[in-house]
Amino acid sequence: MTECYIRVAEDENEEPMEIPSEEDGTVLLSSVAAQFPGACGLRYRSPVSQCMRGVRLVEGVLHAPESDWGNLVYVVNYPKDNKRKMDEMDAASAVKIKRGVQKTSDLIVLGLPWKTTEQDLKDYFSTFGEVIMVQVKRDAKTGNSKGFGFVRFTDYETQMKAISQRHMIDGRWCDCKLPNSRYFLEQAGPDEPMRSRKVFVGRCTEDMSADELRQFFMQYGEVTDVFIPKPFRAFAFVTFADDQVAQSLCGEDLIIKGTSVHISNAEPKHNNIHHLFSNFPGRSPSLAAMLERSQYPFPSSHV
DNA sequence: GTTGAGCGTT
Repeated sequence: MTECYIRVAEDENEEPMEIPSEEDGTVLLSSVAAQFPGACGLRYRSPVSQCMRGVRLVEGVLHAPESDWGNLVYVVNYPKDNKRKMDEMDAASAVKIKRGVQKTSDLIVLGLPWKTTEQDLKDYFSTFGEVIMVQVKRDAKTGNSKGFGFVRFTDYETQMKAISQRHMIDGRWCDCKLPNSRYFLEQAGPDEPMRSRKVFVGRCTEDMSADELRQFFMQYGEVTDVFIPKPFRAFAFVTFADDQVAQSLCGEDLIIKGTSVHISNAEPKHNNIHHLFSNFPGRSPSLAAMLERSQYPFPSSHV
């Protein structure tokens, strides 16, 4: 019933680490995850039965087996025993790094409890590594969570780890996945469509000025033009002096003023192919490749 | 004031 430390280890034979309990004697799963990223629970060997027993977990709160935690060593549970798989994951990511494909991207987080806030997400995912962006998608009117969000890590290894396992967040299992907008990036088609110097910047916010966009995109190469449609429509066009710079950014999610924007090829003004596929479900690669270049709404005056 | 597979208000 009092504040104390309980002994926790990854394995019964490993050196335990002391994790603080709360004032009421419970231990927060987040406290465990702070030291053991990805942890989803605890177990211990019962002195009576000599069997492993699970520790009661309710809404992210771990409850002592008896009146107190005693002197037992508690062992960390991981989802689906992903502990070993991680080694293979590391090897896989090492290969990718050699190929130079270790760029991070936004991850969609599915299945969030309605109550989960961006701070909660930040706190949880920070146990995996540095987090540079979190979002909880909400209904514009009510402000209610839609039950999903996004997270962006600094490091690719952190991202891979987050993707490779399930996540217990505020009492629900959640999944981290590459969002569909990334799917198209893999399709570096053999017939390169166009070597445009202009890119489409989707998901802009209203507080992004043309000047700020120019300042931001300068880091990639000389910017020759920035166009923001008026009235505000959540996208912009940025033109570079070098087409290779523009192409290298296509498919990327970049973070400007804390918001994740999506870069894709700018379509010629007269293009209206999106009208033909407005009900696109997002499965066919070839269709997808076409739509990736025209998935964003254009003003009707362009039609 | 509800919900539980999904894909980022324009």
